Amino acid sequence: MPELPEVETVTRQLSAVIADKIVQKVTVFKSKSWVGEVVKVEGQQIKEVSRRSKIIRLRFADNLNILIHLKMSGQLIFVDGQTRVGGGHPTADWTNHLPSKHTRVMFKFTDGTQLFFNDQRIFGWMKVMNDEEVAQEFALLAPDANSSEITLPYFAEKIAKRNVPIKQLIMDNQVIAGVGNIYACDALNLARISPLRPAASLSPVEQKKLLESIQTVIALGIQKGGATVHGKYVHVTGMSGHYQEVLRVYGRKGEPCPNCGAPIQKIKLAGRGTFFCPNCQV
DNA sequence: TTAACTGTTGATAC
DNA sequence: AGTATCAACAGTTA
Repeated sequence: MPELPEVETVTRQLSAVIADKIVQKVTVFKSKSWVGEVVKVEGQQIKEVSRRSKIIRLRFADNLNILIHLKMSGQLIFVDGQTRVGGGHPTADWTNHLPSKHTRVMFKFTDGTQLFFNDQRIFGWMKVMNDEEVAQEFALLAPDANSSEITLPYFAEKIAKRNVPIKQLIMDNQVIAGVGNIYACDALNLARISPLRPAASLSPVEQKKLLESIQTVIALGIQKGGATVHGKYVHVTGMSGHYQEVLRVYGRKGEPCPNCGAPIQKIKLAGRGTFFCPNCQV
């Protein structure tokens, strides 16, 4: 999916265009993509759009919310017929032909604007929840990677006694929330730490360097509007992000390491494609 | 053609 | 508990 920076970008853009709008009609094309009763949200006004980890929250009045997880291939595309967010025009023609065959849920607002939830792989979801259910869902998560709650003592304690490879741990939402495969690979390269290292083997200096590196790449990802890698993740306008232009190692097998110039290697770790520099990431 | 790959994360089994 | 594997799905790439 979209990892924290991508979801943060979508959340900010969405907030700018759909806050205060009133849902007129929700059309569910794929029942698996929607959990809850459509009638609960029809006629309701969106009060706030926010994000926790990789989950987007649409908050309505009266104890009503929709949580959205984009998983691997979800997109939220806002269309108002003429102008689009940021005044830009979507690069892809498909934004002019919505709903598409990948549109799973469609919102129509009372002012005639529309929001499309497209999700090729159908892993993503939208769930209608009350405030308590939202709180329960969020309580399962560690603090967000870009939150001040992730302190060095917290991080060090979380990874101290674990034998799993460090990359696996920094992608664990119960350890630090929002870091996925792309930013995990890049953070480890920036910290010059091998993804294979058992978490407990990191020295205090390495723990500090890794946490700072995670915070750095996540912040850069947000600043760049997220990474559009295989045309999957896009902004609510259909436009691409820019982090893919500054990727350190992710997807760059054979290319020179930004630290030392040695060729980047790709391995499989815990079932996930993992890019790193075997020369300087030790 | 077939197999393996893909940005997530849950359920399951040891 | 901590860890490893697989499944959910559809499409692309080797």
